Amino acid sequence: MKHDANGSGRMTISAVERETGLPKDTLRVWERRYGFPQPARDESGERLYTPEDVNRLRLIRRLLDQGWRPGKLLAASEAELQRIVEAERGTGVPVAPDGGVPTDDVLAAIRRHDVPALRDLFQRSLLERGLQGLVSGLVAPLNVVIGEAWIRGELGVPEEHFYTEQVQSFLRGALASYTRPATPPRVLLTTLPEEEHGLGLLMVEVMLASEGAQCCSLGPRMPLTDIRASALTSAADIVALSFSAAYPLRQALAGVRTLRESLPDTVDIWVGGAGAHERLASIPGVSVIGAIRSVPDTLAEWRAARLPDSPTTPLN
Amino acid sequence: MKHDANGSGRMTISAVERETGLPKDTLRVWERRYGFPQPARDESGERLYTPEDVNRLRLIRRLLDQGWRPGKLLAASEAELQRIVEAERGTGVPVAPDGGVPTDDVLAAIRRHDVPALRDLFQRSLLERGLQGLVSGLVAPLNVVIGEAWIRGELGVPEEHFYTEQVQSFLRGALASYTRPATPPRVLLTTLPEEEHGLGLLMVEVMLASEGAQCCSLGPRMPLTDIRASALTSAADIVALSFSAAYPLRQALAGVRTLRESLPDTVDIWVGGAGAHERLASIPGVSVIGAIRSVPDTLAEWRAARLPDSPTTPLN
DNA sequence: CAGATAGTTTTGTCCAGGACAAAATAGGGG
DNA sequence: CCCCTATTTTGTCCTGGACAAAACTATCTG
Repeated sequence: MKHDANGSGRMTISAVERETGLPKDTLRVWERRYGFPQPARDESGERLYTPEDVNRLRLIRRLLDQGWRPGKLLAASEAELQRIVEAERGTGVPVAPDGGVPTDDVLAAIRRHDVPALRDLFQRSLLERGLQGLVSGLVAPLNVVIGEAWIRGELGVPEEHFYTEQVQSFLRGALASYTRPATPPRVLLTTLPEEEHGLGLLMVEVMLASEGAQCCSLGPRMPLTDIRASALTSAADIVALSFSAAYPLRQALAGVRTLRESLPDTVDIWVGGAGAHERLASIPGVSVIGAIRSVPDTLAEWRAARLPDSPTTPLN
Repeated sequence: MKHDANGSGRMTISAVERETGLPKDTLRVWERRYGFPQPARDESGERLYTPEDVNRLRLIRRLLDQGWRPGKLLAASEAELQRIVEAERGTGVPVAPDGGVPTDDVLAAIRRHDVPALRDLFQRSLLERGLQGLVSGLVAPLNVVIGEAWIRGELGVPEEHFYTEQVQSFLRGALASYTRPATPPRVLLTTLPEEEHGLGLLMVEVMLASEGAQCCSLGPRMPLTDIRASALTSAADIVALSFSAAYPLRQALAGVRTLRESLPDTVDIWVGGAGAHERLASIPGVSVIGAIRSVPDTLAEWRAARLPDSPTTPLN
């Protein structure tokens, strides 16, 4: 029943679990096996982690998500960790800011928690490049840049959270002011039950809606049976799933296979996001979307194949 | 490293934790102390919970949030639990659907996972009653009705989730098509770090924006220091916090007090949601918003007190 | 040399059962 | 009736052992 950090900034194990996403059991077994982290103890023997411990754990957690092995990371010295961080730099899809709104301006606004400034920057990008340009030319690179800034410790968790909130709010708003022309295909968007991240989903929705597709987002964390039921009642042509890098490939494969089997062949499955591995494409009837920018092309292909009578929708 | 339900529908302890929100430690100690739940074991001695266990645990969890004590609930027989459920019915603020869009129609659409129908119903309510009417006359009662339907087992978790997603999407959209007149006060909206629920926040934002207030939502789960920093950089007049019924009063009091001390006296704090206990109002400079419908009045009072020169803004 | 297969190591999660502090309740004045 | 102090209830933490799933490595086969 103990809760947060006490006065001195030390944190209990459950606070660390909440902050880092690493289960208590894992934290304890790491301490036993690798000697890190090695928290102090309070009068009654309970672990007290320092903020530095937590920062390092967060970093380790993120590198873990990028495929590094725990043994390596937990045995690594501070210097070795830094070298690994350097090695990771620029690994994220290298989408250049290409002359539009500079990502640095956005970062600055995020650091100041400056909502109006942030919205202005989005608005500017929207006017200059259009909705699709905003998503693929600003939001997508920002996600990479912010992830990297975070790893270098230049941005905190609340800032990242704040950014996500603002983008989602802005995109949802833009989406709403779009009068939907209700053209095929009908697309159902969601994530599997253990995938929390909804931003990728929203980005895809924006790209599709801009092309006149009919989108239904169920939000994240949908059980397979519910995805199936929704796809049938809404007569969806495509089910689009999003996976973050942290999602285990094995589970993604299993989930998508099961879903594929439970849906009629007439329904396509599209998979996207950093965790959408190439191997998913080996399942028949499943397409992997490599980059957000390629969504319109993928859509055009679908239309060419399924709606051969009408001419291909021009890509603005 | 075991994950989900295996074929037979039995669930491991971590799956139950994810589904019910009850920590593993708690599940084990309940079993030891009260004899419920009493899961079967697999070959290697690991607990396997039945779907019935999980349903009951979910119910218990919700009754717990409403203030019942674990000892009572866990010792209760099935029949006794049902009696408690009956006693709870109608406890939620009794907001009548009062002739607008019937909540039953909405429930039906939710059961069918029918996105277009749901959006139509919202749209209808919006046209009939306006944005504020939609929020206080449809969404607020719906929250109560859906909670009760859930407790009676007439609605599943995915359906509830689905509903939340759709309302949020619709309200955000409506909000975006509102051209903001940028009138005082400036309001900062967020929740404390352990409060996940963002829907209440959005409802308040809609009510305020309709009255021309300038809103900045930081999204849920903001650390106190960040709330303070944001309030200062954005020169907020009011910080609005939302608490769900599950939030422990003690923690709410502590959090709000700390925040109160770290903010200048010129900044008001507003507290709302099912978990916003009357006692919070005893802190000077903190107002408790009892019902979502009273937001415009509270705002008018603020304006009358702080902007005495200009006449009171007419309510809708 | 790609790709399947079997063996090995790494790694996360589970268990038991004892301990204890925070929260809730009950009891007792003022 | 409200505030302060016992008592009970209740959630979380601890240790250290165990083990199965996942990841990696080596080997074999077409």
